[in-house]
Amino acid sequence: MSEKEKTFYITTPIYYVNDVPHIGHAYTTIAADVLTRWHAAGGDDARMLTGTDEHGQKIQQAAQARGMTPIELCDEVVVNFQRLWKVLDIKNDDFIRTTEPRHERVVQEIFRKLMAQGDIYKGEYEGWYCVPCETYVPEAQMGEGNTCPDCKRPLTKMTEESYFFKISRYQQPLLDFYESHPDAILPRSRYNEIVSFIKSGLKDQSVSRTTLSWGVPLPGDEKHVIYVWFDALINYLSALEYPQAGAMWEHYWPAVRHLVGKDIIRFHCVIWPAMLLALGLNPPVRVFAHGWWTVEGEKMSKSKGNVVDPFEMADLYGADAFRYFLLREVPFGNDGDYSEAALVGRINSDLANDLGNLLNRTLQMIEKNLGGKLPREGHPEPVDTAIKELAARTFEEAEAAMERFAFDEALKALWTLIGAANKYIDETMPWKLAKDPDAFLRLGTVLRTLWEVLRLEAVLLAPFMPQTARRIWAQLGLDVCAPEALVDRAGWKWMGGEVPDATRKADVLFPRIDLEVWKKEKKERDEKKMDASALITKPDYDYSDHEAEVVYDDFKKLEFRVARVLSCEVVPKADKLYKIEVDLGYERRTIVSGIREYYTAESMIGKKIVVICNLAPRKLRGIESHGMLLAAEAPVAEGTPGFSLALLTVDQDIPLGSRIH
RNA sequence: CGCGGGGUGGAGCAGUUCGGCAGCUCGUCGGGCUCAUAACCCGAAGGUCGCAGGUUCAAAUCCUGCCCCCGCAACCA
Repeated sequence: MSEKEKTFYITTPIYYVNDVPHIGHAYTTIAADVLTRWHAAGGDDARMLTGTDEHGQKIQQAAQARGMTPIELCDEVVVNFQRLWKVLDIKNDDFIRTTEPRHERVVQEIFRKLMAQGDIYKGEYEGWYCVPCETYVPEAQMGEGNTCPDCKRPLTKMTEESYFFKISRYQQPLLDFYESHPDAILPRSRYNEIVSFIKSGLKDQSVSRTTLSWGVPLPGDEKHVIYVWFDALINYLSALEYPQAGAMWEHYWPAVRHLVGKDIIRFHCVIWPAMLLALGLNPPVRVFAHGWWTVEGEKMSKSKGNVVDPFEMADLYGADAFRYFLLREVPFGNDGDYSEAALVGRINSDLANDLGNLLNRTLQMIEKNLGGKLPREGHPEPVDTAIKELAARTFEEAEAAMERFAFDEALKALWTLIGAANKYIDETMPWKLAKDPDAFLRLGTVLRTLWEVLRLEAVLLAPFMPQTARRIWAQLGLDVCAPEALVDRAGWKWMGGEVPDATRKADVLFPRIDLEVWKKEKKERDEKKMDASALITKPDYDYSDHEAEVVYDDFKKLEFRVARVLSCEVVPKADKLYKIEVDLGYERRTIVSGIREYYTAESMIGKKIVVICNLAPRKLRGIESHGMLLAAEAPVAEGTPGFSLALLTVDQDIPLGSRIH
């Protein structure tokens, strides 16, 4: 192995600072932590970085809404992440915030360099702009008739001065790189996805904005700020003090392992490597894209109210159990489903029954039969040799699995050994040996063998479950030994190293969770959450979306009238649309409306409703909609699907076409 | 023909890159053991691997067509 291969710079993405930390953040970060601890314990040079992304329009707006400066808001919310990493036992070596001077400085330096060498040029950005939202909308996201997907208002085509990154120049170099480094992107399917994306052609990317101010100022042109993705990706280098001579980056680059969610691989596998090539640096040796979690079979979303709170999980079940579950349940790279019931199942069967009970029964036998004194190994019999060999294989298998980021397989290997040890007890029957005075030496051998297995388990488990490993260690009596023995996997030997005189008192590692009790408590928790979310204003619903004051003359321009629904039919190839014929008394109209999830077609027919009839016609899914129905919309209280909707009607019989003032 | 993920014993999943006896966990049933957290160990039942066709000595795996589910996108004047 070369020097470089023993060096690991392991990163998570920097998280958007205003997000509430959820299971996805926890997942990536736990994986990075385990990987880092694993390599560090194996004697490798491993460094872990995480942090927060703090620039951009949303922060600016959120801060404004709360009457704060953006940095005040960032300072307040960044703590949510920092606290979580503490709770989850994350041992990151650094935590970078994109608002720190050490980062902003590097962003500007890189920008200047790329500008000087012609990789960034000044050009014209032409795009569709939503003035109220102050944002450009990519054509792919535009609504029908060039409208804003958020506020539905018409977009204006705008041209503004912008700086561009000449990524087109790196199309071929990127393809060459990936051809010669097929392991640079894992899993394989993501590699294929990226390669075919690059082959389809890369367009130069705009890297500056003039429409917002909360960002890194563009050097030499203060009207602009550097666009967030350019800013954000650079954190991986700025945290290594790039480009200072003799700084960490020279050592750790490109020995980097970027762990990312599958949604952001294009940034990490196309734009970022291109930027690095432009800087004369090698692309990352590996980007691993992991999958996403659903929750109880459903997509996680705020409006469903099913967002898993990692703080709560760690509090209820312990950080170690949570860490174990996330990495054991699903192969890294696949999508998975999170359910508390599955977590409890893992705790009971894997942690309590298999591991905890093995430790417990072993220690109690050592204590009862040998007074806690740790015996020496006697003449090994075939059963002993077999488990010793399995232990050696477990070590190798776990190592190989971790090399491939296959956390689940590494853990499976550890549990195979645990199962074998439980079986070994059954086969050797130490409780019988204990009754036979002639078998005293044999008993010692058996118990010592078990003790060794547990010691190995603690060593290999430590990166995954640091607290648990330490507790096992203490019970085995090893806490009296040199502290480095706790983590030094490199120096681990069967029957080797420092050995304590005696074990400690056996203590239950993971108490079994009584399912009946658990179900009851879970139900109570859920009910409490529902109550809370019913009381508190729904987080998704913005009651502050007040419009500017208008004069009566403006209001007068809108023509509302009473109409009757004559017919209502489903618009093909659309999920939400109805094609509705209405009778206004003086004429008939076709209106297309997105209310299918709230009203059945039959229930619509005959309804007396309110229509704006002088709204400019618009085509929706090819059908001309001539007007709009009025309806009230609000979030559903119970946390089940997003919104509820109610059509406006008139409360007395009144002729069709009556004007509404 | 918008993009992507998926359909494998009762449940949840691995295996598909590179074809070679269909595997794991939980659950069920039967047995063993009594050191241990009613835990542990052994055995059994249970699968046309979504459907149809093709290639092959051999297909869950490769090819073609189709069906269904889930995200995203689109759509909500």
